Amino acid sequence: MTAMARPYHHGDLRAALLAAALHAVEAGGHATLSLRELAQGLGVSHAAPYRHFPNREALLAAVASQGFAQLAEAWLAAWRGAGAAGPAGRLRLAARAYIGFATEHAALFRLMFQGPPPPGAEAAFAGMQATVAAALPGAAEAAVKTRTLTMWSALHGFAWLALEGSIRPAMLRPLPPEAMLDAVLDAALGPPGGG
Amino acid sequence: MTAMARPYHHGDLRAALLAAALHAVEAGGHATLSLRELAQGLGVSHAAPYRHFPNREALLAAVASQGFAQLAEAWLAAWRGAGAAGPAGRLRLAARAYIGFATEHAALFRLMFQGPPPPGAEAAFAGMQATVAAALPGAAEAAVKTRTLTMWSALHGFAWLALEGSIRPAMLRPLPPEAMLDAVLDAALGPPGGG
DNA sequence: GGTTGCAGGTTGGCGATGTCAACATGACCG
DNA sequence: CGGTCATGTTGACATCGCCAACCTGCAACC
Repeated sequence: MTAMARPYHHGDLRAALLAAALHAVEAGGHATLSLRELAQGLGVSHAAPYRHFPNREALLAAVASQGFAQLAEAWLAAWRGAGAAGPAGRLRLAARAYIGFATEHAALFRLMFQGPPPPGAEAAFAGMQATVAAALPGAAEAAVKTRTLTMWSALHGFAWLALEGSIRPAMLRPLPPEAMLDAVLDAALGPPGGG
Repeated sequence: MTAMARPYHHGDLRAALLAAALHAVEAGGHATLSLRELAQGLGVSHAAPYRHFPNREALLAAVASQGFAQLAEAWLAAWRGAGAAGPAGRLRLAARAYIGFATEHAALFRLMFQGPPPPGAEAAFAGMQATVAAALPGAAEAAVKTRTLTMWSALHGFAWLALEGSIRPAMLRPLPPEAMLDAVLDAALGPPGGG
């Protein structure tokens, strides 16, 4: 046999399921994801997924967890890559990355913030908090925490509302669409010059 | 007959379905709502709901629409009832009402902001915008709109994150839990003294 | 090296669900 | 009084999540 036709054991079904689930979520949203369809797509029986995830919800939680890792990475990457922009500018670029992630991975983002936060969510918050701390040198930890909270709330609210269409550029007419994002960033981070 | 045992026609099945669906959502979340169960609870056959709603999604959208009406009413009622608090104070109380609605009707709130905004969502935004305008006398309409947008984003983001547990008071320790809400209100509306 | 244990597959089936097609009923209107 | 049509009903289909019972083959052990 040049390539094993169909080995009884898949090899790494768990990882394959996760990847396929992530793909399915990004393609069609988590609501339409079907375990049976997933299994069939991987050439495996309809009950095989239950050997790796206790139920559908657990698989989705694992996908969401992956999403939080990606989101944290996007945030930190933008922040790290913007070292020359100054403390406030770096945060601003990271914030743009947050909104960018939400719009580019809308379905995944929706899944992530639905239901109890999966493992990884708290770490993402901690990562954001670290970058906020860098922008507020000498600030008390309490101040950093509340600042992170208010920033995250503003960014997340805007991302979510824009994602679902609750906020549309048309509602802000005659302002240009980009004005929405700028206004939110100003409000979330303080105006470009401020701290 | 003192009371018709089971008339062939229900009378107002549409309204009954809506009320029952609202109740079911508030009780168990929209994910577990079943049309068949709903129908059975109303003493009607399992396909009867399809005479009034094309599908499950449409029924949920109608429930969400009702929710937006309630939310707008809660906002406006708080604002109206706080006439003596001054422009900024009124907005602050309305904002508290928004958060209050979100936490008291968590499941309904989740449904409302999931999927495309149902009819009524835009009217709710317009209502909020009117109250913001009253707090910014003489401001250009564009300024009012962006202010409403940033305020809503901050409030909504906090409400959602708190609702789902992404933000927990423990994460802000050692700050007291109420500090979270106050900080968000300050950020969303400007500090208590400001405009 | 044969045996055996167990993770990781399979088959089959149950109960429930959303949705549709075909039919029944009865209120209202001419 | 007869017909029409909105509104309910019955029955069925495909699909789904999940479970129980069984099978396979790698690996570890005497």
